[in-house]
Amino acid sequence: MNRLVERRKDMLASMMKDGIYEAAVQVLTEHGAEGLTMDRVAETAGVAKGSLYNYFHNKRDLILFIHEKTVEPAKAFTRQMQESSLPAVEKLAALVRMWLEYFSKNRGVCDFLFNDPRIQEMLSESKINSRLQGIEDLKVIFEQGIQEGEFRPLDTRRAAEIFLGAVIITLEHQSMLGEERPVEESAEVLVDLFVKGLQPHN
Amino acid sequence: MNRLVERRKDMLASMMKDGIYEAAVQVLTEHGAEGLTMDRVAETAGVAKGSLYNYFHNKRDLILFIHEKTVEPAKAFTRQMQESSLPAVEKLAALVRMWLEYFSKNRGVCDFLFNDPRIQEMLSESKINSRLQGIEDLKVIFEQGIQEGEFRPLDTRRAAEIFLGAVIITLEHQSMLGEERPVEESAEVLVDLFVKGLQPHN
Amino acid sequence: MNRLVERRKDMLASMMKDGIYEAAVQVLTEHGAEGLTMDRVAETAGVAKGSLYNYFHNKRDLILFIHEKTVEPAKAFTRQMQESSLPAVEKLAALVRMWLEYFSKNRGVCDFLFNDPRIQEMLSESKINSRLQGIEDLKVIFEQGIQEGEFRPLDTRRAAEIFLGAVIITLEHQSMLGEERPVEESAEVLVDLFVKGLQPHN
Amino acid sequence: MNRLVERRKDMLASMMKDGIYEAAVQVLTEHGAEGLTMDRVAETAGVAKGSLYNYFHNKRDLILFIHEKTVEPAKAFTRQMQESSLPAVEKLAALVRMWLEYFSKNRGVCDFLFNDPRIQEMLSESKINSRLQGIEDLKVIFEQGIQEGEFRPLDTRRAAEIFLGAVIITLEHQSMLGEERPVEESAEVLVDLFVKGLQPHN
DNA sequence: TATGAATGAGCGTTCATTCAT
DNA sequence: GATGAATGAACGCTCATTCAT
Repeated sequence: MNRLVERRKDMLASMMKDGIYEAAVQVLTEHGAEGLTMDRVAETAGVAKGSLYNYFHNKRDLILFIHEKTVEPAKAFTRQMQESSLPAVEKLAALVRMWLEYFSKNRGVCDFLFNDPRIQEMLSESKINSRLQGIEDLKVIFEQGIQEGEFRPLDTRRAAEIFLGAVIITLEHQSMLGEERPVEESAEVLVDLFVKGLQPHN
Repeated sequence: MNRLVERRKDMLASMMKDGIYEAAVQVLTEHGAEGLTMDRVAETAGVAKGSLYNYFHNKRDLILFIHEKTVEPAKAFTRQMQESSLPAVEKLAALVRMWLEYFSKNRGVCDFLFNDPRIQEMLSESKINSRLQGIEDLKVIFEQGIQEGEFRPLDTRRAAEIFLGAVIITLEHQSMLGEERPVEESAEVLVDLFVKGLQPHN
Repeated sequence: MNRLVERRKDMLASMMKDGIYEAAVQVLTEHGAEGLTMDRVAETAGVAKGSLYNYFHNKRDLILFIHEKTVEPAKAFTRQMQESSLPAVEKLAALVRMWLEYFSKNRGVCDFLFNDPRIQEMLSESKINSRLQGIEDLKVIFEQGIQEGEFRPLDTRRAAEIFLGAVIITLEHQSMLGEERPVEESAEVLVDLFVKGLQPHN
Repeated sequence: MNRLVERRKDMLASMMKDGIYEAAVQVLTEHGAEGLTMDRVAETAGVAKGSLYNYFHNKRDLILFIHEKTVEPAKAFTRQMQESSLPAVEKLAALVRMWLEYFSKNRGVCDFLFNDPRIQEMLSESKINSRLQGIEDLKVIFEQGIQEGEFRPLDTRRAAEIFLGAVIITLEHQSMLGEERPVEESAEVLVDLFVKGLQPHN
């Protein structure tokens, strides 16, 4: 019984955290990074400010949670992709499409998570992990491509790094410039450039 | 004489601004973007807080100055590069080398200038947006490469965007991971990947 | 119960506002209009500076509250007077007595509220301009007096303006000179002069 | 010779003070009471800020000087009026006209001098003197009127006080409401009311 | 005497965090 | 656990005054 009660508690706590998360996302979307105050999150969540501190030790913790929760679906998709039997190029394209799509649908949070300098400092560890994970995922795809003979042998770690950077900057530009470029096309350009390079075919 | 006195004053004022600039850079390096407070800048500069306002109307002005002062050398180098008669690929490589070098030497400021969203807001209007400028510079090089027959025809704007992103992320990773990869090599890998692409030569 | 709790909260909040009000009045009395700083109000109220902002959005709001709270009793008395069936002359006398009495008891606030130009700016828009109200009140009494045949027909607006000025200056002089002239007598002299004028009866 | 040099110095100093005075008046007119900063006065006067302190010990002193210098012409006119052989009523009217006229021509300074609370505190002594002087002047006129049989015997001190108040408030209203009522008419109404009173002639 | 850069106390305001209820 | 009033350090900025030149 003790066990069941605890489970129940955990679930309730989890629901509260999710509610707070959603409130935070909304605040982020409406007021930007600077506007993410505990007051506003509490009010938006329909919860007393003090209650936030029952679920998160401090603002940093809340932000960490936001990061994790936001990044999770992308991670899941990536895992799923990896396990599929698609050729490397298609995996690459699918990944890019997903990233672009996800980011443009969650601009408010993503802008915050990837641009705000406080984040960089707070998350340093966890964020590096995220990025490192992204790099690792790409690396695996690149290795697969090499094995398939589609990619030439190269430093897959570096290539992954560079590719990820290209994607990220594309995202940032999209939000900075407010351009609404079709995801499909952006992804294609990106992959095409990387696969074929700058030099002319011969 | 009046003239000389004025000159002297201008010089002193200029030196003060530079001193404040250096203090700001130091603060940025030590405390990050959030930690850049007027108090700290003043203290670091060994100057009363009020004095800052004799040289900068407000914090925004100070930040704008930091931006300009920081970006200037890179701009100068780029201009010089553009005017040279090197082939596109070498220009590209030189540019990347310069960026990598410069950024890793001025991590604190650059992180701030290129990641803090407040900066973007401040600069966007004045069109001095340095990223856009960087993209423009790359675009010109890519166009040159196409004319030279070294690059295949492609959307140079997009390519420039992507390339810049790759450079930036490389920089960020270098600082995040604390790895001190030789600039020479990083630049080479980067350019090589972009020029040749992922696919094998045939 | 929920209802009761809310009531209780409202009451507590109200008491706090009143406490802050009294502190502000004290500060005003001791340090004058210029000395009315949020710091001092907080300290005098025995409250942290930040707490003031839980009850008033900003200094302007606090000042508005002071105004309202201070002017309220005088307004109430005036209303009551207007509704009575006294002859105009007696209304006038009663009003003057009340003003003299009330103002000399609340010198600090009144001096501030009626002399500080910032106040005028704040209130002008909300038309609660108390001077205008005072003038309007007097005007009504003058009109009544004319109808009663006790006053000669004249520009009641102007007369009200002038009369109010006479009252105000009497107040100021009383406080400036530190003379404590009996309210009764001051009021009588004032009304007498206005009713009869300077010229001899004939 | 020593004497002459000193004279010369005094004159120069006097001219500087006058220049600063005019600058202050201009600042007051353009920026209001709150905008009267030493910086602005210095700049407007075409003088270094530090120099102000060679002529005035501090801001308070400057303001005192402004007050005196502003009030002087009115005083002079009043003296001149007193020495004339006009009947009391006409003296009264002339005085009121002058005050109204002078005030509306120097609104910026006068608004400041008569409304800003800092002034009241700073000048308390000197200002009381000004007002007291005005009252004294009026008193003399009232006494003259009584002797001439034009005014009934009454407490001339009080009457003077009240009359002055009426004038002052008229001035304030004129500036507060921005109304540009013809001086002639305002003066007439004022004098008429005081001379004849509110009650009907019989 | 004239200068104006330097000063620093002081301002109104914000907000993450605490804690008594 | 939930609450939200209380806190107080910190922020960007102003400006009368000083003082070395």
